[in-house]
Amino acid sequence: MNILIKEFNKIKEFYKLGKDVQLKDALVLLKACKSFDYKKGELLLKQGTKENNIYFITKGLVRCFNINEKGEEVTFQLIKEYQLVGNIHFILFDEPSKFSYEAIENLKGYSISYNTLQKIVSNNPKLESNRKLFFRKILKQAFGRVDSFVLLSPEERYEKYIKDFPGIVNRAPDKHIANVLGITPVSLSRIRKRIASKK
Amino acid sequence: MNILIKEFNKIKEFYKLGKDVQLKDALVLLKACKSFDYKKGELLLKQGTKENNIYFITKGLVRCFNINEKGEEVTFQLIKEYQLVGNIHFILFDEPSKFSYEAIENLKGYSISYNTLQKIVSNNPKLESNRKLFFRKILKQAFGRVDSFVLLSPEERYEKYIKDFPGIVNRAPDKHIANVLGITPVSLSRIRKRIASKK
DNA sequence: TTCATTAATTATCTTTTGTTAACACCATAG
DNA sequence: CTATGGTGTTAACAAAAGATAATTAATGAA
Repeated sequence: MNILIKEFNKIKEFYKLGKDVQLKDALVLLKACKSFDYKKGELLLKQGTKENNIYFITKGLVRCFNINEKGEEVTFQLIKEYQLVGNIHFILFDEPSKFSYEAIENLKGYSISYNTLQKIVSNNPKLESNRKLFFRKILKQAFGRVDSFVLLSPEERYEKYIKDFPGIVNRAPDKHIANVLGITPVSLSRIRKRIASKK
Repeated sequence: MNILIKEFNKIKEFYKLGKDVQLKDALVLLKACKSFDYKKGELLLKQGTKENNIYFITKGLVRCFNINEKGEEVTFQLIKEYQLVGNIHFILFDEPSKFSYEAIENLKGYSISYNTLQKIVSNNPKLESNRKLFFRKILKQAFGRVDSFVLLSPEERYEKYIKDFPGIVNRAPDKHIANVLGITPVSLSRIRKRIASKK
């Protein structure tokens, strides 16, 4: 129980939830979740499926990647603690997932099916009214990323990334980081060198 | 009135609104709007402000751009008929706008203040429940764009753009298109030439 | 129509990136 | 301990992109 309160406060902070969302509202939700454990290397969601589990990560790192026509894996995003993993293409657009989600560290967290989540949230006005805060968070991230592609060079984009997501760079292989930034691993290595030589 | 019905059907189609949204619901909203007219070159919203008008474009083209520290204008997006122009940074994130919005063709459409919109929508369950469809549309576009930066080369990105937004390329100056694609106008010109020589 | 502006293309040169491959480093299994 | 596979760095070359400037094309105002 104490653990749940701790998690709840972090969630509230991360998603900037309104003050009117109380622990008791959140508990309804948390009680419907089951805790999960994934080992490094395991898949949470698979590209092409319409799975609808939502995973809330409390420990570990998840890699979201796409396998393209050439069979190459391209990492789209890295997801860390207190963020949600969900089949966004299915949930939002009713399409099969464009991505697979893989644990690249041992994972802990809570999961719930989207259907159950839906029911609980729509029966609880306070949760319902805070639903949009989650959407905002996702939208803001997506906008910020487009921004960084349009307005910044790869080098600036890398520097913004390590600022916006401190620590991630040390937890994930460079080839994944490179994908996220839209460049090759070799290029990332050179950018690193260039930045280092400037200081 | 006939015009309103026509507009309504296009909106419904564009945003994939549910069948349960009837004209009478939409009319409540449309009646609260006033029609507007902007001449080419005029600004709808200005960077740095917290203006909260929403503009629904029925004719014309809008350029969304950022003025960076060097004083350069960088076009972020081009917005055409049946799309909304709004101060997304203010409305979603309560921040001053990062962008200005300029008519690059003579414009026609309907506008409403976000506050009024809010009131009407939250008093009408059918409108309320369709609000998320608008968000989905925006989210889908943002995701698709990040996709195209991570997964595609500039050349492929250009080809995707002319496929996803047919006609726009012929209505906006190349320098704006280039910005949207995250490349320079010179580079766009070369990409064009390269593509042409392949056929 | 003409003139003045603005935009698009082309050319040149520099910088950066992509590609491929070699090499070094590290972890881990045997 | 060595062997193996995966990962990061470096090198060498080709391809593409950025920057700048000159030329050509298009646009709009007088």
